[in-house]
Formats: sequence, C-alpha cells, structure tokens
Amino acid sequence: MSQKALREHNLSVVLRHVLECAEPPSRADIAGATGLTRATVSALVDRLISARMVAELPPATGRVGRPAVPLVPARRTLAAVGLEVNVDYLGARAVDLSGRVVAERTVAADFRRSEPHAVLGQVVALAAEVIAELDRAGVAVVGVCLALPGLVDGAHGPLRMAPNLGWRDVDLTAFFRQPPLDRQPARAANEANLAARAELRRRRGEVSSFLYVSADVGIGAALVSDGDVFLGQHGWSGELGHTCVEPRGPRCACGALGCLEQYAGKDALMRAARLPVDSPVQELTDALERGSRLAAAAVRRAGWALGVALGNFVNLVDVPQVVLGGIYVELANQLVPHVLDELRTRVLSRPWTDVTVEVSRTGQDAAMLGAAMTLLTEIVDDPAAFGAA
Amino acid sequence: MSQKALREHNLSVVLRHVLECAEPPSRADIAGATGLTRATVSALVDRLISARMVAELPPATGRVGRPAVPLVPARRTLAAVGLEVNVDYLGARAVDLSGRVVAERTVAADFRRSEPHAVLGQVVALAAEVIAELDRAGVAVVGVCLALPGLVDGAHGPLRMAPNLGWRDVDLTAFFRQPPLDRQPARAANEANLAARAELRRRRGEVSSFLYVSADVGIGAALVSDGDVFLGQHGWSGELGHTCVEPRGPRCACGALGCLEQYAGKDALMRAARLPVDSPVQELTDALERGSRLAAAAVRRAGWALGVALGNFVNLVDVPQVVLGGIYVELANQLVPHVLDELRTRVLSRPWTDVTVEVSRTGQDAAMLGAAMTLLTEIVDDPAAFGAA
DNA sequence: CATGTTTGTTGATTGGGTGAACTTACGACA
DNA sequence: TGTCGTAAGTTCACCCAATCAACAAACATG
Repeated sequence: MSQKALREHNLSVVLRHVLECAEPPSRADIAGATGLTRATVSALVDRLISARMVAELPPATGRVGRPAVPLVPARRTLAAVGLEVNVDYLGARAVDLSGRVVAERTVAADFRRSEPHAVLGQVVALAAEVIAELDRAGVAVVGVCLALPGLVDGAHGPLRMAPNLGWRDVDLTAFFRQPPLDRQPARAANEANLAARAELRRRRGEVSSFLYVSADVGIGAALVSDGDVFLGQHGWSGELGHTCVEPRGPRCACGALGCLEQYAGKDALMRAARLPVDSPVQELTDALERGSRLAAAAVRRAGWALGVALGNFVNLVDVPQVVLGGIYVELANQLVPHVLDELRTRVLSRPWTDVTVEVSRTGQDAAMLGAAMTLLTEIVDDPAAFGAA
Repeated sequence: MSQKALREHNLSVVLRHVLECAEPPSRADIAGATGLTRATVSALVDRLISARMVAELPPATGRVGRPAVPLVPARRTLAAVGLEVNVDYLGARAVDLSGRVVAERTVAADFRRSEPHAVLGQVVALAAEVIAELDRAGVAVVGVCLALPGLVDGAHGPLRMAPNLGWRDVDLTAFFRQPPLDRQPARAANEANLAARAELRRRRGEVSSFLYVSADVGIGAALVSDGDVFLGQHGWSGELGHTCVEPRGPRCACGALGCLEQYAGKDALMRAARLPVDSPVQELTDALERGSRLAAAAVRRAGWALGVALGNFVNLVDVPQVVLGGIYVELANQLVPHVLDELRTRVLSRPWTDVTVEVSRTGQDAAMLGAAMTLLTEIVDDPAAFGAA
C-alpha cells in the first residue's frame, strides 16, 4: 500500500465518521475517535468540504472553550438513485449523503405476470424524471442501482428469475445502455439484499448482525453480518423461500417439494385462509381480527414453517436476530409467537443465547433506499474516486 | 491509520505473499505483485529475515540477468501448536510457518462419554511434550489452539456442549492456566471451523469458498467464504447436524425432531444398517461391498437427508462447493450420488450454476492442523506483534 | 475584563514509500 | 576469454503524509 493509498484510506475513515456519528462531530472529535491528530483531520476535512461531501454547521456555543464546528454530511450535493420494481409498485428515489430523499417518483400498480421490457421502460422514465430534477437542483448523480425481487446474475444482469413478477431470463444490458442510465455507474441487485442495507442503517448503533426477511409472494432474505451484507458467490444468497420445510410437502413452482414459500408465502397464506390470492394482506389481518379459524390456522402454519426454516438458518450461521419485513410486518403480532415456539426448540444454542425476532422498521420502500445507499457507501469507501482530490 | 500502521500493513502483505506464493518469489517478484517498489520490498524482507519469519534460498541460476534470490517461509523457527480432542483420538501438533509438522504426539482411544478433566489432563501432557521438543530445537512457540467438537463459547471457553464426547458445560479456564499452556497465547475453537482452515490451505489457489462438512456421530460444518471462515456471532455457526430434515422426524438428542444427525450421523447410519453403533465405519463400507441392502438403504437415506440439508444451505448462502470430511470420506462413492440427486432438484440457482460436492483432502488430523494454522495466520496478519521490529 | 479552556491552524520534523542511478551476477555471443 | 545485455538487489536523494508543539481564535466564567 502506497502513501497515497494511506491518505485515501484516512480520507475514507474521516468521511465515514462524519456520516455515521450520532451527533455532528467536530474536527477534534474525529481526531479523538480515529487516533489521527487534529492537524491531519483538519487537512482531510478541508478536502471533503471542497469535494462537497461534508459541510460545516454554525459553531456550537454553550460550553467552555473555543466553540467546536460541527461537521455534517453535505445535503443536496451528491445523490445516488435507487430504482425498484416490485409486485405492487415501481419507484425511483434519489438519496443524498445525509440520507435525505432529494427526489422521488413512484407508481403503484400490479406487476405480477407483467411484461419485463414494458415495465423496465417505465422504470427508465421514472429514473429520467428524478435525474432531471437532480440536474436542475445542481445535485450530482453518483450512480444508479436497480432493486429486483429475484436472482440477479452480476452487476448488469441478466435477471435469471423473479417468481413474484413472473419474469425469467431478462437481459438488462439494453436497459442500462439507455440514457440517462448510461451517464453514471449503474447496476442491478437483489431486492432483499438492498433492503437489508436500509434496515441496517435504520438500526445503526443497535445491531450489526441480523437476518432480514423480505416476504411477499416469494420470501427473500439477506444475512447481515457485522455491518456487511453477505452476498455469496454470485450474490444469490438468501433464498429463504426455497428452504425445505417438509421434504414430502406440497410442490413448489421451483420444482422441489415442501419449500417454505408454500407455507409462508403470501399466496400460500391467502389460499390457506380461503381468501382471494391477489387481495391485499389487509384482508388476512381483517379475517384474523374477525376471529377466522382458517386465517388463524394459516398464520399458525406459516409461523411454524418459518420457525423451522429460521431455526435451520440460525444453527448454520449463528445470527443473533431476525428482522421480519414485507407482508410479515402486518402479520407480526399473530405470526411471531409461532415462530418463536419453533425457534426455542430447534436452535441448538438456545440455552446460552437468545435469538430475537423483530419487525422491520423500514417501509415498503426499503429496497429503493438501500439501493441508493449502496452507491453512497461506495463514495464513503473511496472518496478520492468521486472527486475528493 | 498512521504511517507506522502503513509499514506494518505492508510488512504483512509481503509476508503473506511469501507464504502463499506457489513458487518461492524473489524480492522483485513481490514488488511486481504488490505494487510496492523493489526498494521498499527489500527493506521489509530484511526485517522479516531478521525476525526469522522468512529465509533465502540459494540464487536460482539458469536465466539471463542477475539471479533472483528465492524467498521461502522460514523453517523450524516459529511454530504454533494445535491440540485436538475428538471421539477417537487426542493430539498435539506443532506446525511452522512453512506448513511443516515440527513435532507431534497423538493418542488413539475412544473418548465417547469420557471424563472431561481427565482427558484435558492428557491433552496438556501431550502439549507439554511437544512444547518441550520445540524448546530443545530452538523453535519459538507462538501460540496454542485447542480444537473441540462442540460449541465453544469464546476464546477460553467454556465448552457449552460436545455431544460426540458426551461433554457439557466444561470450564476451560483452569486448563489454559496450566503450564506450559500459560506461557503463550492459548485458546479453544470449534473443530469443524479449524478443519475447514486446513482444507482451505490444501485447496489454496483452487477454491476460496466452500462448505466444509465434518461428520462423525455429530455433523459439524464450516462456511468458508472468500478465504475466510465465517464464524457467526459467537463462533457457533455450522451446526449442520441440527438442520431439520423432517419436522416430524425422529427425535434428536438436542430435543428437536428430525435433525440431520438422526439420518446421516454415524450412529444413525450404523443403526440403520443394523451394525454395532461403536464399530468403525469400515464395517459399513464392508457391508456395502458385500451388497448389504440394509447398508445401501442407510447410505441412501443419509445421502438424501444430507442433500436436503445442503440444498437449504446452498439456497441460503450461495456457496459453490461442498467438501465432505470425517466419516463421509470413506462413504463418498456411495453417498455423493444421492446427495447430488437432492441438490439438483432443490438448489434454486441450479439451472445457471453447479454446486460441486467433493471429498476432503485433509486427513482426520485436519482440525489439529487448522488449529495451528489459525495462529500462524495471526503472525501473518500482524508480523510486527510477533517480533518483526 | 482577565483567566482558563477547548478548538482549529501553522510550520518544522519524522518517517515510510518512491524513483533513478548504481552495483552485482549471471547468460549469450563473438 | 572478454564484452555486452539483462535482470536483481541496493543506495540515496526526494516526496509526501502524519506528527508534534506552539500558537491563535473564540467562547464561558467570575
């Protein structure tokens, strides 16, 4: 590693500290926390300020001594655009370094069994509107990331399969070649992996390791370990929905028998509760509140199956917390007790540690947010590559 | 990061290159591979040589130009000691930086349902002999690591449970306080995680991500991802034996129903083949060769269950290869086809990628070797901390 | 208004990597 | 046998980034 690399490393450390600190830190705070000297930090902060990545707040008076100048992530200077295609909406969202949404467009509709190229065309249109808005506001676009609920093979696709959408083998190269997506780095990734990043940020400072479960028709998951999303060899980790619950159970669309999806996926839940498959989850919770035995049994079965699957996972990767997202958020009150029952008997380390099950704190837009954040993380990892000379 | 840290980082980079290079590299080779200048590499190599971590071979003549001086890991200067307690043997093995075994003592016996403190006493005795031998040979002992087939809680225990040995809640602090273990850093870790390290080294340059499965009475596993062993929150990852194969299957010693261990663990296999539980696996392979239908059915069932469990795991963590160790090595020919059958139907990404199943290339002593190597890895990560001034 | 305190900056210094020139040691070739 | 070309390793002046101590700035305190 060269000396230049050392400087860029420290630049990254300082920027990360500004972004992740709970309270806006002063130069002296950063020096204390990182072990660098105030002189070094000052020099690095100056570079970050001139690169419009960091901004100064008015000096904070009130304490004895020279007032500290609080440093915050710059607002509305650099932004990343997260795109998302999901079963019931499309969206484009620009997020700046401070984590604020700078521009956004969403379209609610049903995209099951939709035509990929038509839908991707809509996504490009939304992205173009958002990017145009950023241009007008003088916000630099550092990159675009598309969240898809399926197996994405590599940064530019193809999308191998997205069962929820009914898509299969969709080539994305043409998509990324269109303006305005060709103007900046652009890529695609799995929805659950990206949503987990948003959840991680939301829980910053509390936990850094958990399994994020994103349920809809299919059930995706992402393992967050020590603040990093575990991607696996091809970025295809987290196919929780195709965990085998009963090896001789009902046949799944994937061809195997007894996949979790057939017990705890949305379609399976609605069917078991004798509700229309395409109706919103709200109807299931309504039925539960009305005291429907079928609905209660459906949720019980789903919770049991989810408990079996999560138990396996916890035994295999020793993760201390599970965060339930997607349709499980609304069902959590009824679902979680059944999950915990199963976990208690199945987790081997149970006598000495506890696996907690929580509900996601991010909304349905988590993937879009996470997609944008992934790109912002790259700025933090290497600010020099993004113009911090 | 300070300048001193930069230097120590580069020292680590150079040492790692010497250790991991297929052919002994010259200073110039290292400079070319790392991007450092020859001058810098020379200075770092001199430090490593005076710290007795690296040695020079005679100049390699034959090509035009000044002959290069090949650099190799130093032999018999620094060594780490790996200790192991397993169902049928105890061992202590000292390995030097070159990966060679410098001293070794093993004891074969049956340690099922053994008394922990008596056995640990034997281990200390073996370790003392090995360390005394190292002392006599002038080899510095950099650390000791004990491999145990169970849940080890933290670097110094306690050992929460080791079903194969019949141990439970064994305090290890007294063990580590005894001489000669108190002389250098000492710790304990899970057997499968350590054996996976040995397997990783054996496959250096070929694969860096795989799931290592270590089967005996219980079935442990370790996920190796990109050259790193994934430990999980407490280091308790890899409890593959307690993956649920059939949620209403046979009751396991752990209390849950249908654990893999009850299908594919050694006792389960022997019992299904109507063979004495304590007899060696050899008897099962003999029965298979004799054409025993019971034995074939037992292995078929085990392979099927293992396939279900591994399928789940592959779907969840996207690992491209499985390496079977322990008793599966002898059974591989009969077992693997059944495993592959199940994987083919259950792995979601199967149409686009292939999960390969291979047999371990390390012997029964893999954990001991891996334990020693883990400590040697720490030298590589921070040579300055081990006397490379 | 003087004092103490903390922040941020300045300039000389330290130290680690760099680059070019140099030395060394070999094969190739006449 | 001697010269030349080549590549490895070393030397040394230099550059650059972090450091340290001194200093200036800006506030609270009394």
